[in-house]
Amino acid sequence: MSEDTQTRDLRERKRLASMRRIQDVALDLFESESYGAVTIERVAAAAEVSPSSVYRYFGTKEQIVLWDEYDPVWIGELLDEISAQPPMTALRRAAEVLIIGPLTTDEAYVQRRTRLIMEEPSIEAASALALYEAAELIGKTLSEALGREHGDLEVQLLSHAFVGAITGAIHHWYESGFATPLGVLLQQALDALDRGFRFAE
Amino acid sequence: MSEDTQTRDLRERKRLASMRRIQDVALDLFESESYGAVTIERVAAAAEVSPSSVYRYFGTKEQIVLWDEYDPVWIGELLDEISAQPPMTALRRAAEVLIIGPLTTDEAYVQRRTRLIMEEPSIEAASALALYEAAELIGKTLSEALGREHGDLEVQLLSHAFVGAITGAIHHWYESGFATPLGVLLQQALDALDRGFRFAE
DNA sequence: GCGGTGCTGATAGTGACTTTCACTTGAGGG
DNA sequence: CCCTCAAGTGAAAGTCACTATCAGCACCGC
Repeated sequence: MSEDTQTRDLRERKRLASMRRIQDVALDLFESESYGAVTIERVAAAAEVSPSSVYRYFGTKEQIVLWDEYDPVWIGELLDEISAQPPMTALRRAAEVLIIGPLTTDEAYVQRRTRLIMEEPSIEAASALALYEAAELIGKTLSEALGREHGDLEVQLLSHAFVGAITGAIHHWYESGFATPLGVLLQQALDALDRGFRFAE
Repeated sequence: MSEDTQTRDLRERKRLASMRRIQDVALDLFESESYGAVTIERVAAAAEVSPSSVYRYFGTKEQIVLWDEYDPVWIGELLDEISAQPPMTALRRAAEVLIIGPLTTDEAYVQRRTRLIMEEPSIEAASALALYEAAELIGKTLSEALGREHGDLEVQLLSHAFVGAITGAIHHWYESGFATPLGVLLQQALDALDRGFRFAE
């Protein structure tokens, strides 16, 4: 039984290693040529696996770029924060999680992936859907924590604004050529969210 | 010259008629079987056009469902409102546009398209991207109207929250089985947006 | 009639993605 | 040491969205 676990862990490690290697060589190829010009077959060949394996691991071509080993981790932490605190406090704390979370891996690597996402509509679409679903998940967690009905409009609004804020910050980051530190931008975005948009008109 | 315009108008009408017919038969097929099970070729055959024409008109399979003849019209009106008024007033007025706008066509027809979008991930992804881009467009217009720098975070936040609010309302509408009138939901969503999210915690 | 102009449909690709199946690998039990 | 069972890998064939090209063809002004 403990051996069972070891086996599973071993397999898990090998799987992760393969996925990292595939993503690595894929990013190189996508950058040196272009996303559209590189076929899965060539990615597979370069990573020394079969095309079948690439599909088994990632499912779609876009996911090769979008996949992030640490996403489940920090999304989990974020949801924990949300269900444990009143919403605005939770969002403040979530700020901290979000500033640390997405950059656990090599920052330069995240930048390369971000650039590809922003420049390739099909990846951007997949990313937009993922973000939309993240907003829905946050909304669900939030309305449970607040004891509101599922899909409460105010909660929905807040969750989408929250995700919009993060998206905005990342977009900003990309357009500044990654000059402004992402942490600062996330901080600002969440400040604005916390403040609400009472515009001086 | 006036004949030129007439010719263009004639072609435009024929084009629109074809697009409507294709969308019509496509919705029928997608509903009676499923989106995935129906090929473009069969849609084309049912609409008595060539597959090439379907691609010329819609570009992608998802667009057959997403395309709305009146989208450009009410998006234009919305942007006009935004650039003409202070932001919060504009959003109030936009409410009116949005309540009338999306339902100029047959409401039942919009419901059918909405159901397909919600139930088919690939269409949902395309829709999410379109909404994201709409948010960016609104943000651009808004920051110009306010004389802020392009990509001002507060503005970005507001635009994404605005689109999130509308998305939330539509989502709500769908999940209520289209029981609650969309107008009421949009009203509520925009009220919440106008109020800002000062939660009673 | 005659020469455009712009739309249509037919044909022949390409490549993402799926399904199936035969093979390997590695652990555990006799 | 062999057998077996589990899970993963790769090879092969097929489907279908989507692209590019090109030959008609209608409709216009001349």
